[in-house]
Amino acid sequence: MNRPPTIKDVAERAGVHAATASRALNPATRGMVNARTANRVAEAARALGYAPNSAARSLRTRTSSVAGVLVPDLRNPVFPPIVRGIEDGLRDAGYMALVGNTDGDPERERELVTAMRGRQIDGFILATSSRSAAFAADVAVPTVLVNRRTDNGGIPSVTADNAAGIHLLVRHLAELGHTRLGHVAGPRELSTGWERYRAYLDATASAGLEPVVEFADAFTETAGHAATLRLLSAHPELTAVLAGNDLIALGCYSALADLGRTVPGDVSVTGFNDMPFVDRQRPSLTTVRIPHYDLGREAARLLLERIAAPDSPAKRVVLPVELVSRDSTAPVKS
Amino acid sequence: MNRPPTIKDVAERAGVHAATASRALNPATRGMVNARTANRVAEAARALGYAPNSAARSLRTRTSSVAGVLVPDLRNPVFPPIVRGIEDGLRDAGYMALVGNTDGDPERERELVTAMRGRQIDGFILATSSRSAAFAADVAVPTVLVNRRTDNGGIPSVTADNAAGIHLLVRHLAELGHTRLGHVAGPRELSTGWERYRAYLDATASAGLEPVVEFADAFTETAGHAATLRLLSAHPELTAVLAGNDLIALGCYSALADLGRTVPGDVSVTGFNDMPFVDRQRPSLTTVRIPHYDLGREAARLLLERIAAPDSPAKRVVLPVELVSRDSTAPVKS
DNA sequence: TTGTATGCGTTATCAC
DNA sequence: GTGATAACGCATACAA
Repeated sequence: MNRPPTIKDVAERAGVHAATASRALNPATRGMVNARTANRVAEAARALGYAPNSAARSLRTRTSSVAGVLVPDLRNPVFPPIVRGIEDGLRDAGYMALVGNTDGDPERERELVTAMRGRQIDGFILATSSRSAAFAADVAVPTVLVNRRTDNGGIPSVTADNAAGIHLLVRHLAELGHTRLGHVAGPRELSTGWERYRAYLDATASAGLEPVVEFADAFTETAGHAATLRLLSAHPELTAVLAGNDLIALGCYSALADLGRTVPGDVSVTGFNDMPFVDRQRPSLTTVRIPHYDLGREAARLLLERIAAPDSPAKRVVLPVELVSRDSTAPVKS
Repeated sequence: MNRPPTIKDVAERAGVHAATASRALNPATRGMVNARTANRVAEAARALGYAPNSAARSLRTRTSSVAGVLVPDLRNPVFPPIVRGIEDGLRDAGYMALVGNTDGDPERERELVTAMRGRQIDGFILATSSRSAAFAADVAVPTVLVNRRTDNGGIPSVTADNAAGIHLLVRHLAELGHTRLGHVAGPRELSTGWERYRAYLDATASAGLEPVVEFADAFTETAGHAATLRLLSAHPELTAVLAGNDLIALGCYSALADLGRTVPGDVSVTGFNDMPFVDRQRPSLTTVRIPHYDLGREAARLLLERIAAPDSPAKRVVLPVELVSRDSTAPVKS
């Protein structure tokens, strides 16, 4: 229970000065020191179970090898694989992740950003709303957006190809004979909601179909339920509904059940994300698979790149998606 | 993009010495300083957007207000709500969470523990296997176990009442007329697996039933599938299967389907955890609900307590559980 | 009540 | 190639 060994202890044991021990232990400066003494130092460090005090190092070097990761809520099944990917990606470079939940509340978000900055983090990975992102960019800490992006593209981002996904879904439904497709869109304020909405307008336009849209207040089942009821009371003729994401799609399921319409008998439903267990819903959900884990890993890579070269141009990585056809879509009733 | 303000800047602006500013800003020492100067300092700090440099503070005080949180894999749906609860619980006290995934690999776990210790964390919350816990306890950093515990009770822990849950399930099945109950247990090495297994033996014994057990290699659907096949090939007479957790129960579903047995028509199945979306499986799963979020919050509370008083006796908190009866259990066929 | 002095452990800069 | 020294920003024991 006595104090952990310091570099001074290591140096003493190896019969060198602390500065030399520091150089010997740091891979980047190892070259400056005689190979034999370097070995002696390494040996001493191992014998003592020496681990550098990161607070001291951090104070001196102004880096911490810690990244701040902000998500709205870890309980949203989209985020765990992303965060896991981030963690794995960071770890390879000796970085760790400080994780915070914002509940989408800008106030809370700002608090967290401030608190994390105070903790000398080297960068941010944000999976939160776009307004906050702008704020974080403000703070001059390397920042990467994951699964979200800002309109102007000033901040590096990693997203799934939302537009391609929507086009795949529209084509899929068109091939099943549907011509009256509604869209229960996610919130306009979130880039995912917005991009999918825009893509829906595009895709229906180029297919010569009439767009019919209702916005959900949030990417939740409850909001999806409410929006679907609004959509179908105004447009009972719809035979297919594209939901803004899987949770909204589950809301569609229950809303349609309330209305006495069957899925996919009366109405086909599609989701977005292919989150865990939607393959086991009743009916199993036709959706677009986005590579959550890879999104996270790529975001980590981008952040590390950014930390290494803060003034490099902001990359925007878009990862491919894939249509997953299941039981919630069927040919239109004649 | 210039350097963030230091306490010296604040002091200068307030026309006092840095030491006074430090005292004024620290709630614990605020009493030592004149209220008016304290206000002046606070004002200056606000104006400058001052945030204390945690590396410096940490170096000086040997505390970091950061806790290490280790889980096997965040993608396992049990953990996100726990981690969220931890985060919320820590935040109230100004703490943040450094999150790491171990994949249940003791090697990786040790690496993470070492790395986090090097980062001056103030404590650990472990949701990982028990052997590692013993190791972590070794390192003389305050540690709390969540959803796991060690046999000897030397480490504070927060768990759900596994025994009570199993008894509820056995009684439920007995009331439905089942007398041939099998158990697909989780790994013996994990306290959850072990405790539920022991409770199953207890509960069947006191009901005068014959225990029939098969161990799954892991708390996964795949392992549950395999173990269920073994169990039923040895004991085709079973009319009910208690799975070690929900994922294993999903493995039971698919294994029973492979064997041409229906759920709950031929065999009733129960899970444990009530993880998200098992209410929407086909059939919806009868299971035991454990308070994941509260488990995390309570663990955070316990850790903070422990940090404040490291030599206090190790509490073991057991949270109540609740039977959730759904469609995967039905009266036994006559 | 406030100011002065010192040290936490590390690394960068200088001198040898 | 190595040693001496200073500085990172903060908090505290001591002096005033």
